[in-house]
Amino acid sequence: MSEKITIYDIAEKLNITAATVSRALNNNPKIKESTRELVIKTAASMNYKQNKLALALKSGRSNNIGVIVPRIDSNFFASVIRGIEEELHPHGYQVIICQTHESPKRENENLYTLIDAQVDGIIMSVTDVTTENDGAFRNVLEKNVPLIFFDRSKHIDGVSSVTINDFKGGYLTTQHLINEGCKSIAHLSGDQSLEIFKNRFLGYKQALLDNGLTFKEEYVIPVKSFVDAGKDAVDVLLQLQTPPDAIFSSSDFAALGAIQELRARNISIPKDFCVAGFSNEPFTKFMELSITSVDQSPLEMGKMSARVFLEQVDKTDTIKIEKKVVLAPELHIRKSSSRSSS
Amino acid sequence: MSEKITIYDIAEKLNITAATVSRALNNNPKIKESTRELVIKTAASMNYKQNKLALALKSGRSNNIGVIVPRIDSNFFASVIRGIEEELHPHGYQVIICQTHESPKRENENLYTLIDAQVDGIIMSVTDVTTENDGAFRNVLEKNVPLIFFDRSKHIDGVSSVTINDFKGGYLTTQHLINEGCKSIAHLSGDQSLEIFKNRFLGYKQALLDNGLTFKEEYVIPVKSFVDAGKDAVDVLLQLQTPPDAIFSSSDFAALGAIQELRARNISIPKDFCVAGFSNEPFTKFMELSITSVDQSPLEMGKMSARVFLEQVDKTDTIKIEKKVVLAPELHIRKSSSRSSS
DNA sequence: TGTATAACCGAAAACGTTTTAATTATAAAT
DNA sequence: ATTTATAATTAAAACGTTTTCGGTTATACA
Repeated sequence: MSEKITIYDIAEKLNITAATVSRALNNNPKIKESTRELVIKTAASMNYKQNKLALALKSGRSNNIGVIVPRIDSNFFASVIRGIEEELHPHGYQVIICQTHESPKRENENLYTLIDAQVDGIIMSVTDVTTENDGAFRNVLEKNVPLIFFDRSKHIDGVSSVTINDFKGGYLTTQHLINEGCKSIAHLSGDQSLEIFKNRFLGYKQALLDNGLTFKEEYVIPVKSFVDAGKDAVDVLLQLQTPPDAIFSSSDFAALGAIQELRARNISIPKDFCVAGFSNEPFTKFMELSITSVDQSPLEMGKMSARVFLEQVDKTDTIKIEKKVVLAPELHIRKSSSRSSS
Repeated sequence: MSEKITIYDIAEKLNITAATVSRALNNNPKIKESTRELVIKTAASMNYKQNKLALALKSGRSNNIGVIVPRIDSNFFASVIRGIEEELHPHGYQVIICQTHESPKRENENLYTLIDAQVDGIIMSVTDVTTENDGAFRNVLEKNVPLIFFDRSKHIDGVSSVTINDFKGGYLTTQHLINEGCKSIAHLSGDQSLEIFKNRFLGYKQALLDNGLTFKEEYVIPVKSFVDAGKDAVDVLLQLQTPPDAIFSSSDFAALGAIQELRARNISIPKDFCVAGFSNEPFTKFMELSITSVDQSPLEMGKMSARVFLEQVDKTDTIKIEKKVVLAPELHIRKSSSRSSS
């Protein structure tokens, strides 16, 4: 249909050379003002559009940035991606998304694929830190492509990260539960090989100790981030000789499951049992019995990650600046743990 | 750091020409088996990676596909995108995401930007059908880039779409409310210039008529998809001479707001008032008073859109095949409208 | 008038592929 | 031994830019 028109076409029309056209369009100062205007005008009249692929090949920059997340259909990750997109869009970057589904193999693949596609940077939340897939990461660093971790990070020299203070999140929540009068607080923990879960746990533990409460290993239940996992955890906890009177869950979904199971057993919340979650998923505030949770400000996290990327992308220095941004967690106290107001 | 190595490097090493290398790597049958193996082996040993940008320039195909949505941080859109990504990933496509934030201007921009970036196709949910931005769409069609609408569609010749049967969704839900004994059913409607909302409304209306109930204009309240909009709507409805005894909302969020407002007024749900929503947002099934809602199978919708794209992308015919896929809505009956079980 | 300098523009290479057309090597047929 | 057919490879163009390096032309200065 509409023929592709190139700088050669417009050069031919004006009896000048393509180089001049290119320079004129790029505001190169070595071009006479009159010809620049002429070029720009006829370019517009011919409906010229720069071929981004040619530019990409020539410059080696694709103007794409890759984002790798476990999955996109979670409110947290979707919000982070939204933040990234909104921050980068004005700078002309397009966002390419990849999912790992928590599979290290997929994570590896995605890393290689993105490098192959010559993205200008990669922003990601790590799926797994235990398996040895350093090859893929080393490949990224060797290619000098800026790499930024968000939320789930990994210790690699020269790699920046944007996270929240999970320790503080765990500490604040536990302290809050203690303030509400809870004496024996259990913890539903995600995979502690991931730092975020490790730190939430450590914050929880420290708050207990700082308040003179004893830490019990049996109160820490490993869970996946599913509703049913929360139910099962309650089942286990209530069979202990001294069952707890509160739960701090590192997952909102598990917290929800715990609440459902507690109510099924006619245990009154928050009167006899308090529950708090983590992530501030939308449903936590929609429930009739709204759920206390820690907000991770995902939108801000995305924007911040994007900003860190922008800082690094044009640094010609081979010296890598390693920037660690730590956002403050925000505890949203709701009915599931508010004894004072109920 | 690691030098970029090209097919010229490996050609030089083997004393052959780059063309042969290219053909060998692409399994061109005109290459002797022995040399092909040799080329592949040394390519691997030299850690050769094909330059995708060069390939893109040469072939005119970027292997990227653009997805335009109002926003990404909604469960529905995120799930659709997940479906698209999962279906297209095995075919080597990368997914580029753009948001419009319901702004026709942004929608236009995104369309032009994606075409500029020479994506191989565009899958989108239309933001606005009233404003005249046909230029951007015409531009897409002229460039012969496959365009697929999902959910929110627009009538353009030669453009395929994947939607659900919104009429049926509205009809089923309304019929269900009638079956539960509701006599006067109100409807919270989204912007009816969008077909999805128009059709949900028409399904609602038809179900009323088919059951001998009178349709009242005053029972139809326009709402945005926010919780507060649902509250306001209830406020209006209860001030009517004959208030309704049920609500079919085209938005789960508005349905939630309605429920909150009804309970605040001590109206018992579902005994005295039934409520049903649309979209099957995750929170609808998490609530203690779970909310009846229509599932749009977003994952399937995304996968289907991707499949339609794949069908079209390699058609060399200039004849456009216009494919209209209509998925079946699935009514999830829950507590907010189940009198039988409560 | 001659020279130096700056301003402006052109020629051609470069980015790394694929592909058309031409050429050589090999085998088969006469 | 010579032609013919075919298989395998090469040479070069093409995709659409940007950019290095020169080359004019004009201007300024002596």
